[in-house]
Amino acid sequence: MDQTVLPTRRPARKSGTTPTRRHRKTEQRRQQIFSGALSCFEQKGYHETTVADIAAAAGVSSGLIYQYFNDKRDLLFQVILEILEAYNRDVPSALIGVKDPLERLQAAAIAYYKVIDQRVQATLFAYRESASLEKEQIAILKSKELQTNQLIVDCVLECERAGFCMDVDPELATYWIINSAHAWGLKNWRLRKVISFEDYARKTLGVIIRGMLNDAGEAHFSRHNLLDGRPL
Amino acid sequence: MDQTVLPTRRPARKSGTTPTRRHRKTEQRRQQIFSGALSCFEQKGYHETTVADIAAAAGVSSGLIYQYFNDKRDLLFQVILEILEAYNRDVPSALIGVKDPLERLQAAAIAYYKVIDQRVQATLFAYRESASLEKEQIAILKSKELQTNQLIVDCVLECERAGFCMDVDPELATYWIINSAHAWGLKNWRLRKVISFEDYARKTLGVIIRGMLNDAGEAHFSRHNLLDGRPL
Amino acid sequence: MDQTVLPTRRPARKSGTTPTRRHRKTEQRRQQIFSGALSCFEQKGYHETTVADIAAAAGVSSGLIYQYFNDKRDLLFQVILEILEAYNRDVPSALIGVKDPLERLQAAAIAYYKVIDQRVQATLFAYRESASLEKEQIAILKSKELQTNQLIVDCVLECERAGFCMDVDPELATYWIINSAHAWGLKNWRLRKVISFEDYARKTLGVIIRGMLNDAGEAHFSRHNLLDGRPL
Amino acid sequence: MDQTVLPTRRPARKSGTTPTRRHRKTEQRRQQIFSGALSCFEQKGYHETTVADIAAAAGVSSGLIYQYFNDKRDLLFQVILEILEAYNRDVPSALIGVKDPLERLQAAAIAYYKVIDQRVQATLFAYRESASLEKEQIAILKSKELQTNQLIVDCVLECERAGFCMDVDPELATYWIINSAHAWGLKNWRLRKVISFEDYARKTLGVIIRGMLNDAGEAHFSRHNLLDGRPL
DNA sequence: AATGAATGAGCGTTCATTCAT
DNA sequence: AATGAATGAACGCTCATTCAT
Repeated sequence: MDQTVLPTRRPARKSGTTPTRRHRKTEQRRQQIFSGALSCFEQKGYHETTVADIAAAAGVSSGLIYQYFNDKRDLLFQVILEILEAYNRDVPSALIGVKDPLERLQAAAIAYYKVIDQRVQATLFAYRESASLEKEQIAILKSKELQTNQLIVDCVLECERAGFCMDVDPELATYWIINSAHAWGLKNWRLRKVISFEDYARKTLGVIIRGMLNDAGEAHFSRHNLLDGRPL
Repeated sequence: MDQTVLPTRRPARKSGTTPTRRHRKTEQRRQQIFSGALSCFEQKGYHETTVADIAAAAGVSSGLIYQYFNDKRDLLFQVILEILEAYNRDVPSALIGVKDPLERLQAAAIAYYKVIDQRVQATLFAYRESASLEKEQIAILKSKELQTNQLIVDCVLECERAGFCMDVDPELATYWIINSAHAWGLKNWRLRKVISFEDYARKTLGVIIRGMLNDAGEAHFSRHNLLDGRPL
Repeated sequence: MDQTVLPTRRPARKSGTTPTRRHRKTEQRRQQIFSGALSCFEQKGYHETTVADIAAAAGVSSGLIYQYFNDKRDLLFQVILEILEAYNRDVPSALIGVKDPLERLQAAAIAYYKVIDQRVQATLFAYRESASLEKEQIAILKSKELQTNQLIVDCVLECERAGFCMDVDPELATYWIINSAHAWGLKNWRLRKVISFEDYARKTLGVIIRGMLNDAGEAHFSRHNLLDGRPL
Repeated sequence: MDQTVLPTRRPARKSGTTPTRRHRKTEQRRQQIFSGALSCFEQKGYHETTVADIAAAAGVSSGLIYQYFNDKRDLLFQVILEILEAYNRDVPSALIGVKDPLERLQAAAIAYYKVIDQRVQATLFAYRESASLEKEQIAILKSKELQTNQLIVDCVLECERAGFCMDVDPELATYWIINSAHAWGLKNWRLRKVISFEDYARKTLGVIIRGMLNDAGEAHFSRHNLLDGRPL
């Protein structure tokens, strides 16, 4: 699926040096530009950032950018895509080895919270600027987002199957988790003055998870609580 | 407080007609331009909207806009400010005549949810574009937001004082409510496909409010529940 | 037909001063820019001319050009169109009052030659740069050209009907005239060193017209010769 | 003369392989690039063609082009020069073995027509793009053109010396031929719909040649007519 | 008060040319 | 000899803002 997602022009590697070496250099350049763009976009926003800014931040000439990305828009798209993909990467890796359904749900939620916390700026930025993309690109981002959501939906479904849940729509429950995580990013300017990340996560996830559980779930939760009594 | 908020140039009324009549006409013009701007901004975003677009939408010449607003930025600022003020207006009016603390909290939350639902586009827009303002203007918006939040914080405090609450930070609880309302706007593209507004409000607010209450609160809530069993 | 030809954005004249006055000023501005463009294009060619060059030549700012023309291409199109239209204007006016078919043919041909001679640079330019237009625009120019050709074709047909002609395709004969006129423009760099315009026209048209006539035509031509024995 | 014509940088052959082999390979590379350029220029015009286009069409890297040609302009110059030289090559070879002056003139004219017909695109292109060259280069092209013209002028002079001609300037008569040939290229978009190449040549050259001949010439022509009654 | 013609700085993008490999 | 990544000057075009009317 990801392959269809990237219409970005990449320099064809043909010959000369070993493909790998060339590819490595190429990939490194791409990364340079990418990072420059991310940093500029986060600091000043998409529209306020000029291509020259990005070039300067990346330490390349402005022309070179167009050998790695189609245009400024494409760069924005790739950057936001990468942010969303980070979510997609971190959640599954947090589930490895976790067996208990309720623990899996907590682990997934905590992982999601953590990505947001690590990249508050990026999250803010993704929220704001994705509107500047083309409809087609936005659709891709949305589907990417749903893909990540599904990781959590699946955990909720496991809990349901285990008989832990009240009658709650799994996607709605997932949105409770996701939106509360996003809120940490979106309202970070205020929340971080009121509460620490850990406390925010503990308390907010606590309410949400308890809000989904039935008595059996509650009982199970009291023995499989990843939120309290230890560092996240 | 609002006075400090408006550095907008307003046309000096000189003479000729009565101040009131002139003022009325002036205010109407201002409103025209304002509405044109709001509509353009919502549809196309701040950067994609040109001053000429606004002029056309408002049915005035582009030059005239500068007699009512300092510049395009100022127009954006005023528009976002107005959106936030709508929140500020609707919540208190929903509390009129409601006495019970828990009912007041619910009424405030429902009112807040409703404003968001009525102006999903505007909410989205305010989230996205406020970053384009100057730091000073952003600070004003943030304080305006806190002002609204305080309306809800106060309700939470009343509930605490009434002995209904577990040990929850009132501002955190308020953010649970507010963020879940905003989420309805921000993720409306998906949520409206999954759930109706009423159900979203009922279920989400239900979890949040139950999450704050102690046993006494729960007991009281069962008799003072505004969320279930009737239209919001 | 000409109306369909002009997708150029013209400033809407609405009110303020009398429409006529405004229109006059507008038309004058348009003319200013137009002339600046023509002069630049003739001197340096389309691609070598920058919009800034045109603005400077016209004595306006570069931005203003875009209020009168869609883009640089459009300006090129309009300029070439005007050149072709000059042909279209001058030929018919040369035919007014001329009755004899053979005289009409000569008058038309001479008129055509003269327009070319008066605007050698423009002719050269039109030949060179029309390739830079869009296919659609080129089609319009070609049809405009055929329209002018038809003026001469009609004269040839009149001569045929009068029984003056050998069996010659009228459009081919027309092209002999037109191409020889264009040749005066295209090879002007050399021809003007070899022969005067008048002599070129007399001799070249002489051969062409005699080449089309039968004996009756020849006899008639000896009494209705506009080429020899007087200034063209 | 041609030597002065070529300021193009040619790769210095240094050592290693035999000069001849190296030269052969070198010449082949040059040809590759040249053909790529010609094809691109014909299809898209000089300005629309990028050096990368040429490199791709030639199957070489863009950098290599600069080892065989000074710059893009030089490539244009060489290409147009080659087109003109084709005229210069084909006309003399058509005269070999033809003795009769009037036949030689016809043979030369027909040969000229044929080169044009074979390379209509190239002719169009040469007309359009030579303006993009430097004055010095244009002068060279003009002299090359006059050189070709002279081949025909000489034939006309032979006819005059043989007593076949009316009092016509030989260079003018030559231009009649040449321009009518060029016209086949320039107006090919229309003429080919109206008439076949053979008919165009027969009829047009017929008029021109008859237009130059006196009675003696006419009589001779009726016995030495290469235009009618056989394929050209 | 109202207009809208006019400005011009500023941006995204292209592409001929160079040069390290 | 050959590559193609890298450069950066240059251009077309937009649009917020001004100001004469």
